[in-house]
Amino acid sequence: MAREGAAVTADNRPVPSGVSLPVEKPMRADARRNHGRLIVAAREVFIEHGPEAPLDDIAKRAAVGPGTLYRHFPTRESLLVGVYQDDLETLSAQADKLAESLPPEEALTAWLRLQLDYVKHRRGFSAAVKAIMGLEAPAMNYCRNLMRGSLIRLLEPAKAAGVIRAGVEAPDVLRLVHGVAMACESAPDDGERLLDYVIDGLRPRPAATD
Amino acid sequence: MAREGAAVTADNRPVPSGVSLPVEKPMRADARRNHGRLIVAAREVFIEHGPEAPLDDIAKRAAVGPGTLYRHFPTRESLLVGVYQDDLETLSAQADKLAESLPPEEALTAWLRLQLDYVKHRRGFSAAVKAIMGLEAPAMNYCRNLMRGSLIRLLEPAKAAGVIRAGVEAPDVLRLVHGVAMACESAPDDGERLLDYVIDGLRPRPAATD
DNA sequence: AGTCTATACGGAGACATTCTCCGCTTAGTT
DNA sequence: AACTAAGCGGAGAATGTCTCCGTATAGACT
Repeated sequence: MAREGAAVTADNRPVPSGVSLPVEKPMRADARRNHGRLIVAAREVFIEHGPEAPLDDIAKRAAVGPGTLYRHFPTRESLLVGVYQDDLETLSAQADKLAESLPPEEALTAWLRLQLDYVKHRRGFSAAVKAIMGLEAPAMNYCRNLMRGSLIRLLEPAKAAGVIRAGVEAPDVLRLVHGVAMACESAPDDGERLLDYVIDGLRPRPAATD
Repeated sequence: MAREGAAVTADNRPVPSGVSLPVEKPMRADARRNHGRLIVAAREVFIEHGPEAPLDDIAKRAAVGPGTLYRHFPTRESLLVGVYQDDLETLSAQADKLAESLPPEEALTAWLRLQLDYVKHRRGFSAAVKAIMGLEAPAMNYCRNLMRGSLIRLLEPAKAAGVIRAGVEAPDVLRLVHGVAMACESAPDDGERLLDYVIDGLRPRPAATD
């Protein structure tokens, strides 16, 4: 679960830094507890039974009534995004750790590989989230910004070290990696090789071996 | 719709060349007609209302009863794959035309762009198909082989012309392109640029301008 | 053409899932 | 301790999925 932060939305989610939402009342303790439980339960059920799993099962696993589930997450989509968002906060935190502990190229590639892994272990989940995108726009924007921030902190050193060429933008890299990850869900072993192709395409000039 | 071929399966689909299935009885004329109608109707409905659209609506649009729909396509997945397969047959035919009418590099990139377009105009559809993959394995294998064959006919000349480096395998290229396409569904304008990055990663050695 | 039979059709209805509504409970405040 | 706004839960309506089986017809055979 996400840590308790200073600025949070009504859903008790950290507000993307730099964005100031009108401050809403904090949730009641039981509501916040249930919100957390639902995210946890939903993640488990989605991983076990895919993103189509019956929502009532999730309510049961979280030990709340269906009404409560639908109050917190009015649609299946919002629940998927809720889980996704929570996951990305973890992934983002890992980026910062890698940036501190590894040299630029290794840190970058390691993080991109983490994302491959993430998608791989949640078959169909990322595809489902991707298919939403349009709806749930604000939450997805938050996710994008989060990932973008993390990647930039890895990408800048990599550029400085001559691993990645200068013009490359973070959102493009994210999309490339997510694309590879989704395309390789069903052939996980090939992911690394494809990722190498992609990284090759982002290197400055000479580079690469055949 | 797919053309009428010599070797067909019970579903009236061309058998992948080189693969010999036990020849099954041909379908009755009305059954074949309904099969075709269902594919057409399903494509329209899926494009209009997404891959979650009610199946009964599709039956209605095809002017058949729900029973008939479920006889031809026992699950939503099988219907999605049916449409997908039919689409890919078109896409595959286009590859051959491009190979004849354009120089290697242009033919290859043009076809890859066609795929970008295909995915873009069917939001969520490709993601849904991808999420299936595991189930519906035989049909998906047919699709893979079809696309693989088409791409090889474009890739070999491109390799010979020094556009693509030697070790690159067709399935990898397909996955990369599908990945990019899915990742860019919601940002179609960026697709071309990302595709260029990917192609850059597949070029021989010196190449590319910054 | 007429007859026969395997194949396919269609839709009523059983079943499953989604989602809402509203009376009851409780956290947090005074 | 009492009050009130926020939140809970589950019954049940609405929607969608999928099956079963009586009816219709394509195609074969005469």
